[in-house]
Amino acid sequence: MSWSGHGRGGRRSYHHGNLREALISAALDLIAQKGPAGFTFAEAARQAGVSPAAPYRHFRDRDALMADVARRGFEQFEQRLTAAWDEGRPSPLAGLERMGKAYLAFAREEPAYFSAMFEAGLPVADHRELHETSERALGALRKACEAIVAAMPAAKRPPAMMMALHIWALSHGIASLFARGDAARRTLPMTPEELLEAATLVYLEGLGITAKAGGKA
Amino acid sequence: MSWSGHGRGGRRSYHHGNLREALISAALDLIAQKGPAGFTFAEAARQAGVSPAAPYRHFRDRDALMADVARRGFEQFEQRLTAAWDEGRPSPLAGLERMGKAYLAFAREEPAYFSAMFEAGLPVADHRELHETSERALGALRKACEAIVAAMPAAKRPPAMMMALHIWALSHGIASLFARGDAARRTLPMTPEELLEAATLVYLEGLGITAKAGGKA
DNA sequence: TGTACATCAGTGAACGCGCGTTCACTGATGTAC
DNA sequence: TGTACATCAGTGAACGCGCGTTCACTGATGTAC
Repeated sequence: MSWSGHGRGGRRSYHHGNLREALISAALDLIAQKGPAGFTFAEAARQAGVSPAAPYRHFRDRDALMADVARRGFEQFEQRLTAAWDEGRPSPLAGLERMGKAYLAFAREEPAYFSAMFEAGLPVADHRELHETSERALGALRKACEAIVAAMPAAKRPPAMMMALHIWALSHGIASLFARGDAARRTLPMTPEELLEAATLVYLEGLGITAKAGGKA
Repeated sequence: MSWSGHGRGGRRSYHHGNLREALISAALDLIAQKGPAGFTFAEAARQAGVSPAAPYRHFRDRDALMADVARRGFEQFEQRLTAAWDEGRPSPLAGLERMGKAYLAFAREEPAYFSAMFEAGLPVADHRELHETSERALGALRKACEAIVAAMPAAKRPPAMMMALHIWALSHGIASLFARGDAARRTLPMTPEELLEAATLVYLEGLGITAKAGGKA
């Protein structure tokens, strides 16, 4: 918490004290404004009020910063999904529906994270930490599907992993096409939330799960 | 067909004769290699063997070229989807399944078009022609859904438009996450085609359509 | 408690680069007569 | 069939710009004693 002297209105001292965070936050600003390609190291430095050489003390290069933004994005994403799931209370289906809404809300409210995570062209498989964090986000979804599947008669249970991938793809498709908070989103005769909820209900029906019965538990 | 003298091996003449097409094709190359942001006007000109000022005779600016690439992408996309549908022969469900495969194949085989269409951040709504072309691509999908819905008992018919949007989102999600022909795709314990087919079958089942009955027609 | 010193986190100037865009120009093409 | 001329589609040089990156440097911080 030592801000090292760059008080509210005053001139900050020689050391920024919080540059790493300031660069991340500048990157988020820039990505949100101009897309993942519109963020530059130089501009991020400028926005943090620091010389163009300073960022190199904290990140090897532009890609390293971008990867860190994506990693943080996946972390927040996982947290939001997990919070929405809320251990499947009062019912797994209610939890799943909240997760879907959380997915769309994330895409809408955090377009910069969303871009960095899914559209920056980062080779996720190459960054070990990034890959693990993103797997954890999917894990939250799989956990929910496992809970729903577990409530079904054993003979009729679909593979939870497959179900999680289906729900993920559906949510991601709707988020990408209709919910993203930038210029690329399309118009729609209903809200993305309604569209996703309807699709999910049909899908669950197809698995033999009716909303009313709460997973036939 | 007048190539105006830039024969196979020879030095081309003063006039390129086909520059517009050459620029488009260079753009596709560059986008496929480095993503939508990695394409520059200058580099496209260089690749076409032409001075950096020449492209301005054919496109107002970089964005105009990008928009034209996206428009052509949507056109090809629509053609592929329509061809895959093949008027719903031998059955609407078989046609729908082929369309799903065509969606994934397009994302895999034409990553440059796919990027330009969905990830370049182009304000689709602003380019009238681009918007119309993209609507036509969705139209192909809606037509298929209408045929499937029409084969159902009138009382049980879901809105075809909603169904088309669901299928679109599902296909798009799987294409974006798992099938795209670039570094961003993820690994998966099955092929994207299998994943999409399974999801579609569950979804259709949820609508009361069983594959065996061919839409209960 | 004070001091010497190592380390850290910045500076600022400089570099080479490729980009988008403009400009006056010119070679090639097509057409009217 | 030939010629004059308008139009088209290129050239190539130049511009200002911002980027990424490097370098020797220096002010601030933390720590051993």
